[in-house]
Amino acid sequence: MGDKKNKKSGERCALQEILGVIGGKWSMSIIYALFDGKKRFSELERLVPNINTRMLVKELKNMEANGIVVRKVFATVPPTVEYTLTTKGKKLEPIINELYKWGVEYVG
Amino acid sequence: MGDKKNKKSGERCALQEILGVIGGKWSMSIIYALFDGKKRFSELERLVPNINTRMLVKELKNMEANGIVVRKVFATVPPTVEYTLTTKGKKLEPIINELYKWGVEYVG
DNA sequence: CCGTATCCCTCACGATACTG
DNA sequence: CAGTATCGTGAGGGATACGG
Repeated sequence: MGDKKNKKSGERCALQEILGVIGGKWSMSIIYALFDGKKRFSELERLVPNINTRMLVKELKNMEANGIVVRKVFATVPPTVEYTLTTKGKKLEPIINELYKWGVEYVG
Repeated sequence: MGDKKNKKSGERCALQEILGVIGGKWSMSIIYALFDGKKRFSELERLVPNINTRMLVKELKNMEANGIVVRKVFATVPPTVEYTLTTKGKKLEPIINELYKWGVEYVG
């Protein structure tokens, strides 16, 4: 695996690529939780109810690979890891907030 | 399930519900295609590259059930069906456009 | 604490022949 | 033209024991 920017006979449109980045089941919830600042791994596990370890790790790695979050490790005992949004990630804030408002008004 | 407490990050359910409505692989692309007016079924099949009949039908039904699109049938031979966005659906336009711009800037 | 490593399984999606 | 019916696949996701 690695870069899959291959365009086959059919071109994937931008919207679908975006979903590949933030369309995961938990991505937006994680990003949302990071809007008010850095969070430790265990904090995210609490802040995003019902998520499990494997998925949290997976989504965070995906987001890190896509430049949405930054992972900072502190060589403490026990280990400390902090996640923060990048500039790129922060730019999603108004969008996700609007989406959220839309959902509150129409879905829930 | 009936968790109505509005804690700081306890709103995560809403985001997941929203994804249930417009988080499908093709939903946003279809909505996007409908931004510039009504489209017939076959038009959508052409406008949304690589989608297949089953998925287009499925997403459209889902969206109709969620009040995002309206389906109008004309008793012609051969049949004519037009899909349009509802007010609720149109309100997604700025959001999806912003998301699209975000993606163009950062993903593609 | 912060993850990794497994196992398992559902269901979302794909392809396509067929129909009113 | 606008769908329906059917079969098949794998990737996405859940649970949890284990390791540094």
